[in-house]
Amino acid sequence: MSVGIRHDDLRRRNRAMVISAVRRAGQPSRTEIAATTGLSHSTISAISADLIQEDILTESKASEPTALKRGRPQIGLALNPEAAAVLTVVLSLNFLSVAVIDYAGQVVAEEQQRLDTLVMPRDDLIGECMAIVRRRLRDPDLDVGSVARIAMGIQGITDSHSRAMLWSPITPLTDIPFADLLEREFGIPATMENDCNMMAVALQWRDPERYRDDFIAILLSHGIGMGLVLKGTLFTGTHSSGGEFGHMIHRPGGALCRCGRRGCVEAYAGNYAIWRSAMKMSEDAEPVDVGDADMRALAAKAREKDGPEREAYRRAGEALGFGLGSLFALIDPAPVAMVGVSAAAFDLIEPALQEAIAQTAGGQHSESISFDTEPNELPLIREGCAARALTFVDQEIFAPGVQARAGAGKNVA
Amino acid sequence: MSVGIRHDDLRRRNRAMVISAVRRAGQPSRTEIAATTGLSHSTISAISADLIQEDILTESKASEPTALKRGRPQIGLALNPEAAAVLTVVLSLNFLSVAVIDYAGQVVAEEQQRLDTLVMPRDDLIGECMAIVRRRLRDPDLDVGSVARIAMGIQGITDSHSRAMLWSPITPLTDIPFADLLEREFGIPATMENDCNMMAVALQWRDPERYRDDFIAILLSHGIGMGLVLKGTLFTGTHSSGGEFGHMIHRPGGALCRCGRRGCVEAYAGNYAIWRSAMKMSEDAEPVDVGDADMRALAAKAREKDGPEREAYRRAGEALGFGLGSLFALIDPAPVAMVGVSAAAFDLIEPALQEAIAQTAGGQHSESISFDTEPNELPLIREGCAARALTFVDQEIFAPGVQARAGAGKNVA
DNA sequence: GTCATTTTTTTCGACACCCGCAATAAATAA
DNA sequence: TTATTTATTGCGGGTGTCGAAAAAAATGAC
Repeated sequence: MSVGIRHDDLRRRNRAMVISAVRRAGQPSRTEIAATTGLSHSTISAISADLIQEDILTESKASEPTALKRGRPQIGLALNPEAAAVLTVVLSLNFLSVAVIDYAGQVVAEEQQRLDTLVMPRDDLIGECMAIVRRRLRDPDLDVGSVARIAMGIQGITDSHSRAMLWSPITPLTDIPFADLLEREFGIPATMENDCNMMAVALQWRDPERYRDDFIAILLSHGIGMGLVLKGTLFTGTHSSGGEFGHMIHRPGGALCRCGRRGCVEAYAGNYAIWRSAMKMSEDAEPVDVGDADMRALAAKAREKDGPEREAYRRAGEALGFGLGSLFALIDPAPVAMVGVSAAAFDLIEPALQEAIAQTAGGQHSESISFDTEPNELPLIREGCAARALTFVDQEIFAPGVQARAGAGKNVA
Repeated sequence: MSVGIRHDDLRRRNRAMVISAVRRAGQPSRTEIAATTGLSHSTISAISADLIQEDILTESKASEPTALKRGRPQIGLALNPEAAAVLTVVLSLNFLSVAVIDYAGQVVAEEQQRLDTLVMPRDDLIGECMAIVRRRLRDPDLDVGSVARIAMGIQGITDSHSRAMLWSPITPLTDIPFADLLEREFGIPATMENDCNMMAVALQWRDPERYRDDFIAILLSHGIGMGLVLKGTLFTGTHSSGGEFGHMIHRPGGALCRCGRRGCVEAYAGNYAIWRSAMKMSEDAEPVDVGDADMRALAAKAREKDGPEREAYRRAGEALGFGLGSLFALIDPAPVAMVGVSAAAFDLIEPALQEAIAQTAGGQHSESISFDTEPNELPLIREGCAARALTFVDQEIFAPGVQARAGAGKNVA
């Protein structure tokens, strides 16, 4: 509210808007862009001429056979894949993966690697991350100069400025400033993103119709995480990545959570909690990591016959339902995407979850609630990182403010 | 994201910004405005010349003795009180109040009235509201043409577009479209605002230093309500006024709440809940309305000696603490203002509240949490309504978009 | 008391941006 | 081949902001 609009900001913003219109719509014509943005044809024409001249956009002449209409055919505008590239790094439990993505959003190279994140010393963990990025950047097929942004995603809590990992379940290490480390090492601007936030960004990117203004992505895995989009924008906390849905209190003084506190939603619905309950262990038992295969076996057993396994999923559903109910009391109901290995067992979870929600204020607008499931979180996290990085390039590099272009990217001016 | 910036929007926005700078700063000089907005002196000069010419701003020459500096003295700019007026209506339990406020924010007239909201039929309730507004508008001292906006505040749930009361604890009636009724009756644009949201707006208006980006206003009264400001803007739900903190679940299946569900925070911390607990009534007992005087007596007794009264406040504090803890897990800790009659008993509530928060994820950044108390909610609600209405006039009437000025307000054009 | 200095505000010329309208381009239908 | 339709571009005009210089209004020094 406190800063005015300068004359030169105008072009910057409208440039950014044309780019974003092209990214969203695929191959829109100038006329379509003019219609969606409300700007005049002349303006769109001028801006797109600039962008084509700068090799950011290309004209994709012969696209579809739209020949059904009379009149001059529309010329589709597309993102030039070679305008820039971004690199994504996803670090999860015992697994590290990297991908290089062109400006049009296509994966052009990738590499994956297993590693023992839980026991690696600090320098080794950082070293492996740097090494895999370095290998990809040295790829002779890749023009290194075009890599304009690195986005790293990690399971755990990051700071609110997307610079550092503060805490993670995949390693006992804390406070690793990955973004700064990557920037210093490779001279490319980088960010450190939270896994659940990237899941939410990816859902919006994949299906902007379904996931538009308000929705929730919940990770059901070792821990319980959440990415929250409100009014079309990702919600992040003021101190940290925010949205620690898993640590809302389900039962004051209740079951022991991995975070050391008691009664969190996660202490009933995290993998370890379901396992603990199914094995009839005490609610005070120390949380242990349970493999995905074990969880799938557990779900199979729960489906087979009634017993402690089924009861464990029931209790998880109850905790999630009351948690969602409280959340919905605050932000109003919204579609929910359940992601992660326990999302594959959502059939076991859902009945108790629905029953619990119905007992809360969130149950009022239950027609606004829908559940999607997606068992595999890693592709979503990577897509989210790619979306983040590309959006940054769109806005900050190809539509920069007064301060001259940062100099990254081969096709820039 | 989808709409472009036109060339004429520029002036509109910068006009709005100059007005808002003057409203915030009191009597800033053109130079100060240029500094805070980042626009050039020439631009500020041109815009303020327009605004003065249109009688929206005035030059307040001889203000303070700033004669300590050399050079041409600054000329303060001030809002012209006669540029417009707004009217606020606050409807609360058994009480209706109206105020007329000039463009500079000063109350120029007010009227208050007792009425039995709990038992009034629909037509009577609406009729009394219309009548009191009509009386104020007929005041010969008031230029009716200058009343540019009506903002009505009510205890209860309103719709997300600020048009109607959906539900309220002060009346069994539901779904009264007050905003539309007022507009139709008086031909003045109107809104229907939620009480707790207005409390939050008022806090920001009163002390923008302390209540700036993120903070929470909680009403501790018959019910428990919340107004939430995130990243500097009021948070509202997608369906309703949002932020039903009082109906987050504290204990699944627990005490009976006024909303008919069980275990809500309000069922432990609302006036009726504290009363019920202090009187050793069952948690299933029907909620009853307790007068403010009775609540003050109860608090006095609790301060006097340990007993069921003190225990009741302790349990209220526990519920509020766990609720805040869950809230803070989602949005990160922020300053809290406790408002309402039970805020005067916050000394009895706070120990258990702090203890509970410490057991939650919200306890991590406890240094970010602070508590203010304000026992009287009505003045805050009125101020919030006034702020809302004046901001509307600033932005929509005195800095309108392409569509010509709406014609309200005598000094326009 | 006059003049230099300092600070604020206004004025003026230049430039950039967007818009509307007319012109041009490229297709189909007659 | 020509008329029609639709998309895109070119041009002139209007408006908004900026920077620099001028004007205004005070204080301080001699």
